[in-house]
Amino acid sequence: MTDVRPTKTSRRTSKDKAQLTRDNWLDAAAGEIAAGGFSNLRVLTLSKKLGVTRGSFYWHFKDHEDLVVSFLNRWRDRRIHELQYWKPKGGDVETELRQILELLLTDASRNIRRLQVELAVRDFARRNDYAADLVNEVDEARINQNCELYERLSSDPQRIRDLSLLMYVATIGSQVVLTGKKGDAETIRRVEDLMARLALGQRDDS
Amino acid sequence: MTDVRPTKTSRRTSKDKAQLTRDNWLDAAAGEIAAGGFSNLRVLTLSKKLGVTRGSFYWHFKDHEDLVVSFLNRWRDRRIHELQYWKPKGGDVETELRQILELLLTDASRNIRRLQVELAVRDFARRNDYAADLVNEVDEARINQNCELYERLSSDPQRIRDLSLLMYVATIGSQVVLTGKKGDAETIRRVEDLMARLALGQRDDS
DNA sequence: GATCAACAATACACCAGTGTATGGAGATTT
DNA sequence: AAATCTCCATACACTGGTGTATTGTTGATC
Repeated sequence: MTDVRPTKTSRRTSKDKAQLTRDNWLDAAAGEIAAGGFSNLRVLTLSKKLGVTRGSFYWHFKDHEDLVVSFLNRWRDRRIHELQYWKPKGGDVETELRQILELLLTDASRNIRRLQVELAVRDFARRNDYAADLVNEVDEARINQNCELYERLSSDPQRIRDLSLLMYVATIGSQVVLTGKKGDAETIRRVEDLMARLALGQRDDS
Repeated sequence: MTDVRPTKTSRRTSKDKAQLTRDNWLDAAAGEIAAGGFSNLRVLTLSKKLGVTRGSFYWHFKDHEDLVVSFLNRWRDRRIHELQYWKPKGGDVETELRQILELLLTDASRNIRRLQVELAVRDFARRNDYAADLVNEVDEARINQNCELYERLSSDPQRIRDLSLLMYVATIGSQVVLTGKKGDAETIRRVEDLMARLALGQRDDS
């Protein structure tokens, strides 16, 4: 499961005929996964897109599974790492809530490739235990992170956690259902607003 | 896209050596799709599981695509049809709301295979236009259906639709995130309760 | 400048899957 | 009972994919 090969910085030849690194392969893999899921991740097609033969791949990776596991590990690490940017900058509860929801919904829907990858990983996790563990890990970290915010909306620990969980699954559901549809941007904004209102307990003032 | 072949009732030979029907193949396909998604739907493995050779398959279906399209059509028809059972039986708003949420969350999480298929279809829809159209159709129908209920919680048509949409994406998100995890049953129940409270505008009374 | 290590090409064996053409057995019809 | 229809088996050609073994090629290093 761990990377055994030495991770030297990428070496480049004279005429900028780039030598591929492990990360280059993983980046290309992300494209394939975003486009067609993990079942679309082929060593052959990946090599073609990178303009090399499979000989290169099997130098960088032991086999197909090694590629998959390495990709999943990198994905997990990045998702955990980026959580530090989720910390609200301060302000009243409503501002912070709207900030975090904007991050989870509007911003996420703009980064289509990232979102496609996440949904692909989530789908793959339904039939791969290792992926399922990583997804759980990421979900847990995100939900815990947001609990900090919802502590200001309730005093019951259970209620805080449930609220954070509900908000989280609602954002995931929005991404699954709405992304890629016509008029999704405006719709997502309205859903985002409604979520904030309901969480804050604001009544229908229409 | 439409079924051209005659749909006779399944004929059985003397020794109960069952002759397969188109629906038998589609049922088996559902198993494969639930287990591994549409990319796991192979004519060969399907034939083996049914105890026949591929000769049978290619009599019932034109090709692999015919199987996929037929499956998707049947799925759509069934999802649209079952909507008639979503109509609440009457009662006050809270009762009806909790009934529909129980149907969408608790009941759905019990029917694992059905849920796996739905998630697989949804995933497949991200890279198949025809599937995407059907999923949209089903989503729209479900959301519209529930609008009847949320009309009793608001007078603004836009707000009604947004509320129905939000509740829907929250249930889908719950299914995506929670299904198959340990302790999911109790968690789903709590999320269900919280959703109802927020929709009804009940404050945190803990 | 010879050697070595990093990276890639080539060639091979192998397997799983699709689709098609044709044959065949059992039931059904005439 | 002969012809026909329905359903399945068999055999074939073909494609695309994996993994391995071997050989080149190019920079870096001594």
